[in-house]
Amino acid sequence: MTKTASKSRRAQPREVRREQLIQATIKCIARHGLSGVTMGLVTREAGLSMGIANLHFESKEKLLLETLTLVTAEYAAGQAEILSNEDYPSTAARLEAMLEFDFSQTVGDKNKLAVWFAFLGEAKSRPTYQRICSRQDSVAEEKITALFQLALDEAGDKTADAGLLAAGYIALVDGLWLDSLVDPRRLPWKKARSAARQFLASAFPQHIRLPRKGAQ
Amino acid sequence: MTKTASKSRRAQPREVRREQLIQATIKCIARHGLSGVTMGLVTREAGLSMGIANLHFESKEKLLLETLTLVTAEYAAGQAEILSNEDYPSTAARLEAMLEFDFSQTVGDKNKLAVWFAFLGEAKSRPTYQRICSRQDSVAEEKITALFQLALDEAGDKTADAGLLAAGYIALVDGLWLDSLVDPRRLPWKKARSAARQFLASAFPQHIRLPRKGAQ
DNA sequence: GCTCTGAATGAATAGTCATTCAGTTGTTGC
DNA sequence: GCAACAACTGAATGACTATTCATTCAGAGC
Repeated sequence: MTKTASKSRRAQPREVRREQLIQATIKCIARHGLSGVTMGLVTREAGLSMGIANLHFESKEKLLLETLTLVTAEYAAGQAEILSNEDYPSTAARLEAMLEFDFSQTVGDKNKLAVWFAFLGEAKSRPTYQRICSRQDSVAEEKITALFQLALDEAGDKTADAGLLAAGYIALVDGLWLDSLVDPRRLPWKKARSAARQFLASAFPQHIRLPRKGAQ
Repeated sequence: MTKTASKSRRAQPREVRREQLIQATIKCIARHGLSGVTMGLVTREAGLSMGIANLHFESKEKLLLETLTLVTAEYAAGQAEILSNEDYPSTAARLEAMLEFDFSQTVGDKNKLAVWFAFLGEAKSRPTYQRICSRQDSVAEEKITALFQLALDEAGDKTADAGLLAAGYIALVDGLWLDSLVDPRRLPWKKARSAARQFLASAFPQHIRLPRKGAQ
């Protein structure tokens, strides 16, 4: 369990220890839930001593907040990369890229998703979590809306509402992640991806192909 | 805060007290989060004394489990009612009914949704929660799949996959609830309903009408 | 080799909270 | 009215855990 215990006593620069502790926190939240993490568990997982977390972060609360911030920032960065990049050859290609990203190996990291949803579950009662969690911030939603609007225009679709489709897509992705995390047997990761693709295919039939029928 | 404190000392049958405590628990989870509920908060909210919860439920854990069970059972009952009822005049009517139900006033109760997601956030690390939370159990998913398949057949659609659409719809609803709960300003309840309708309209254009464009 | 610095340790502290139970109060049957 | 009973109370208990801080110790500079 306790990793790299060998060098643990060796002094390390602040950033190394902080990273080490945040990674341990992610694992602990995934394993024991948000209400189950204790400083003892985290520091043991990191192979360090009790007091260390309060030395590098002021308190448990701050350690948790920085952990959440790291997880959300990673996703936001990857998403922004795609939504801001002007170099895609077509609208279809950008839609594909977004889909691939949302169901990529990196984003699908069970531990990080578990952290994300653990905080979301508490978000309603904790304004601080709520603020950090609102990754579906205006900017991303607006950009997805713009992308969808472009696709609708290209297809000559004048009836569908890009804003609603964007809100739906964002929620769909959240929901698929959640369902897949809670019960991977009922909803395997690949099936989640196919379901998202099916959604895009229904809304943008000229841009996105249907997944093969019966593909799991 | 403390309700009906007047009669609190009056002895009440077991079931009355249990219901009273579960309702108090729902409020407390919504207000303080799952990791923030204490027996003290719950019993004070119910206007009763500390020990009462351990008298009627054996432990805090059991009180929480029964609270979760109640919330999920309510939803499951309402959903089963619609999915099993044979009396709808058309497939479209049944689709409409499902949609209306999923975004009805009762289901949209903020407190109960908060309870639902609070437990879901911990579900990954607690098999017991996981089992109870899996309301998207095989039965419901199968029935929705059958309903969707019927709609596809009626429309002569041979390309879309009813199973994927069902998984998508279930996830979409979860996601919309969650997003609306976390930030109701960004996603008001009505917009969530419209987004779900937009999803169904894309998948079943012959059965479901689009929401009015720009409807919030 | 010797000293100094500050990262790291972990036992001790202080606080919180679930659970218990001896006692209190209302209710029921006679 | 009076037991006998059951529901209820809340101070006390014990378990757990975040945080502190006196002490230890690795490595840098001389």
